Amino acid sequence: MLASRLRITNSPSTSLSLPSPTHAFPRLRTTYTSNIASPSSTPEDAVPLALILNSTAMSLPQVLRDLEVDWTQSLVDKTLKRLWNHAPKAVQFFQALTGLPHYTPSVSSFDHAIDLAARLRDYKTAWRFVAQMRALRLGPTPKTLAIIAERYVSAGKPDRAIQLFLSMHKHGCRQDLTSFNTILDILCKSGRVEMAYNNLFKVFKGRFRADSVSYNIIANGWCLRKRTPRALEVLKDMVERGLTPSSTTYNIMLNGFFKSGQIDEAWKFFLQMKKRKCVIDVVTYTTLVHGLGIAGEIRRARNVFNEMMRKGILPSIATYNALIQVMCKKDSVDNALIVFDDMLREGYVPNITTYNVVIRGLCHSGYMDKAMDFMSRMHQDRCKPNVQTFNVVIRYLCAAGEIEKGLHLFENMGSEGDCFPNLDTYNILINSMFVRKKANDLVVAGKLLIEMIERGFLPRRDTSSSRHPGKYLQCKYALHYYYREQLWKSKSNKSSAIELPIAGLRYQI
DNA sequence: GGCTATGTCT
Repeated sequence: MLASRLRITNSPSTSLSLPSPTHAFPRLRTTYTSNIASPSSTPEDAVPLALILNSTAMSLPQVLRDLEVDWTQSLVDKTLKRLWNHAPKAVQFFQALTGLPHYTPSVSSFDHAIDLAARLRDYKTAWRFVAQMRALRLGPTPKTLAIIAERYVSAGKPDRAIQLFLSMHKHGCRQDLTSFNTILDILCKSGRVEMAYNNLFKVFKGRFRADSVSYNIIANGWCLRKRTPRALEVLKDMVERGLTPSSTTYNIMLNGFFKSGQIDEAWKFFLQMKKRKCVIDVVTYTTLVHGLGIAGEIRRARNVFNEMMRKGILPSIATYNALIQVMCKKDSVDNALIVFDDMLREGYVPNITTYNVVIRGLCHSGYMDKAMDFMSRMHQDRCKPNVQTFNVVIRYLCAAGEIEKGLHLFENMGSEGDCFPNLDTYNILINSMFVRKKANDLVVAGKLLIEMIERGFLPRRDTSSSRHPGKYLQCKYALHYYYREQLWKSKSNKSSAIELPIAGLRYQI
């Protein structure tokens, strides 16, 4: 009884009716539902989620008032996290929640809500939350502002992020070395190391007393852009200023050489590290195993792994994951599975990354059934398939022409109520429908597109069209087919224009 | 999903 109450439809608002292959692949169905549907989350967490998803912006405040739920900080945070790929709904939920008479959000809930709104590029709402926070004297904290800055940067507005940093004091936050390092890191991680270096680091390194962390951030920024000579210059500069490079610094350089394809330099650098008695830690070894393996040097990667064991440095899960991944990519999935079993024998518990790597390897070798087995096996290790897991399997199913199986998995993603498709998922499915173009495929693509947009995944027009020239046109076609079908279905309805259920868009037929 | 730096996944 509970189970049926908890069942959440994939699309409450658009009533998506995808082809439902109920009897086409019983195997898939049993593996999937029997094992994955055992909820590890408590019913108390799941009930509100279903009600939230099925309510409208109008009805939500009343729904929340009627619910006799103690909205603790952790429950609110958890709910917002689970609605991560349902961002408009999550923001609606938080807004309705703040309207409840006896509820005061916590700092972390505000941060989550601000992150969600900013991710939707709804900066007005994000800043309104900040104002509420301030009125309650809860913030904004430096972390809150870092969240907004990061969203500005990923939306292509790094200047606004820098402005935000420079005007932190206006929001009641003090600028210090930590916030300086944070903004540098945000810019570097988005690939804007030039900006971080020229506009901030060079100008303010004296004022904030840049430390070895600041230098490491910039060096890593150059490494991410495959500019290892620049990274080395930063190291030189660092030493000249009397700062000692740490093992982190060396690990950053080592990884930079591998990322830039400079395998020989990486190896020489590692030998230098040994010669100069630098600390060689588990991160160093993991970097080597991964870097050598990706370069196709599987034997050397294994040797390094063995050397690590000999020296008494215990591999971490990340080390095993790196080895398993490179075995999958450059050796064989069967050998990767041997490593997986070794790992279990040593008493390690695989994490979600381990499973995603193994499942990807199995899919890549065409062992789809075995991949499904691993997907259900995850529960033994208190892991649940996440959106990445689903995306990998759906991608390979679609590539193999098994689009119905892909759609079936897609429909079942939310069966536990907390794994929702993201932009990648929709792109995979919509693209494969456009490749196949079977009757009805474009209609389904159109429905998916609308659902995608309603869930807050709106690729920016300029980025999507410049990177994939056909993309925008494709979207228009998909919508066209969808609405043509709608029109045909409702012939009695004489209107020739249909309002799209998306703010600000109107589609004429 | 976290928040000041490095390794595994997307």
